[in-house]
Amino acid sequence: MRKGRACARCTPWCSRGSSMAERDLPRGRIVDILARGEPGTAVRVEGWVRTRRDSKGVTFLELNDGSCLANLQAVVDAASPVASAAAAASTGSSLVASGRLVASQGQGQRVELVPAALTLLQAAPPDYPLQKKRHSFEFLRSIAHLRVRSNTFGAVARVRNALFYATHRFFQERGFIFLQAPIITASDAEGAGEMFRVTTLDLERLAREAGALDWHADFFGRKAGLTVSGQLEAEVYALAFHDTYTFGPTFRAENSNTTRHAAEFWMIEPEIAFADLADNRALAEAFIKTVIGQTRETCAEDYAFFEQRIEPGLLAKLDGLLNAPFETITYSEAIGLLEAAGEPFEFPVAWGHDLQSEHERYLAEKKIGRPVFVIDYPKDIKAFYMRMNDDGRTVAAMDLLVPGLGEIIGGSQREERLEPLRARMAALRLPQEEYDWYLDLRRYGTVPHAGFGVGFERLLMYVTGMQNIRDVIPFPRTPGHVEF
RNA sequence: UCCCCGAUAGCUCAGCGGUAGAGCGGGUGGCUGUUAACCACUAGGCCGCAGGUUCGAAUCCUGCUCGGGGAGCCA
Repeated sequence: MRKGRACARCTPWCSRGSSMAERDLPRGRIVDILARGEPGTAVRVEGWVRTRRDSKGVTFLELNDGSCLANLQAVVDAASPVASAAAAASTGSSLVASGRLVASQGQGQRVELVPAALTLLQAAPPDYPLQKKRHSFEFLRSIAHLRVRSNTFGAVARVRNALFYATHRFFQERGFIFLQAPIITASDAEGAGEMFRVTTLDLERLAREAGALDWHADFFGRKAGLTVSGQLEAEVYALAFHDTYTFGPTFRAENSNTTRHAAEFWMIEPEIAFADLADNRALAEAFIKTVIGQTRETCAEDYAFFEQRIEPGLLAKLDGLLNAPFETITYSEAIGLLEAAGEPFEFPVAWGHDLQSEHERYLAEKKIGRPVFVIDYPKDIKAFYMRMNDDGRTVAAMDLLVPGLGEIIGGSQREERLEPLRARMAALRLPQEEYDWYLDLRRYGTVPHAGFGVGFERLLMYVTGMQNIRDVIPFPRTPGHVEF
């Protein structure tokens, strides 16, 4: 209770325009009102005006509280005591409206609200940037603090939330232990990407003074940075708990300027013990299908919006993914398919070279037409920790390629044998002393294990049809951009 | 980081050497229930910044800044 005169269930400001009975009403969420509200029921809604339409005798307000995509229509007769408040309720205004639900006389909504009380908390001025018209995503990016009030970004936020929840639920229901991997780490030699430096050194002073840096004087006594992956720590947990996963923010200081890269993103990294690459693939496929299937159910209205406005064919694409097994081909087979394709690729196709974006797109979109695992890559183009295959020249890696996006998952079976791992690290000149704890996992009770990483935002892009990662992160961080 | 493209009204864009335009949005008025409402009127501009060419530049040239797309890196 913030004011003595206000009742316990009431916001203090609503006493300006509402009777005691109305103030006693519990707040109704618009999603519930639209789904289950019965005519005759008294409700109170708190939200923002999306748009107002006036006729001679009646004003319509579209109210949104973020609980769902759809708006609740409030109908205010010209003779109503709240008519003047309704007339001032411009697009973007905040208000509290109390009244009874009635069956709608018009098309497009089952019930609507006839407010007996309408408290305009603030009438938004006419320069409210998010007017009732189409805006480009580029413009909306410049007002990230307001764009979440738009249909598209509201839908993205709700699906993002549902996907986050579905991810934890998937692993929790299977007994995985959630590892909160460290954000600050000294490990940067995985080749996963450039690290952001974490330091308490006085950089301005150091810039003025010539001389070599003494990292021992820094906070941690050595170079430290923001994590680029929680995988190595996840292996620790897998070798204690059998199944584990990390799901947290991940940072890459690469100067990447694309629709698929951000400097700060969220990554899901499961790690499973007593498991090989086939187990890993099965887990990845089950994960993708389960979380997409669940969010399809919980966010049906938002998905319908994405189908209609963002990517026509989206629902058929997702249904196709849910209903067919993922394909699996080896890297060598992929090279064969690309060589036989007869496509004018810009980059040459040759065994030993990594697959380019155009190659991945051809495989996922044209040749296979659905998600496909590419496995068993040449060892020289993959990370040191991947398990050597018996042929001695490929490793047990897997990339999941999806149409329209490319690589969405990267993973592998890990090299669990001490000597092959040490030999690989030596060949790559990795400082073994820094990985002693990692090697210990191979010394004490090692077991075959595997895992993969999912770019959470890339998955979100795939399921929503949004084509730019900057539009599926609330406040995206990319080179030169750290606003909001 | 590289390669393309762009920058004109609040937003989306047209104009491409000779007086600054449209649609949407905003404002005002009208309209017996609208829902991308509709109709009429209206306000709104250092044409990204700085140089240059020209009698004359939003328009052509150069540099810079910012934005977008593609590539690489990768999730």
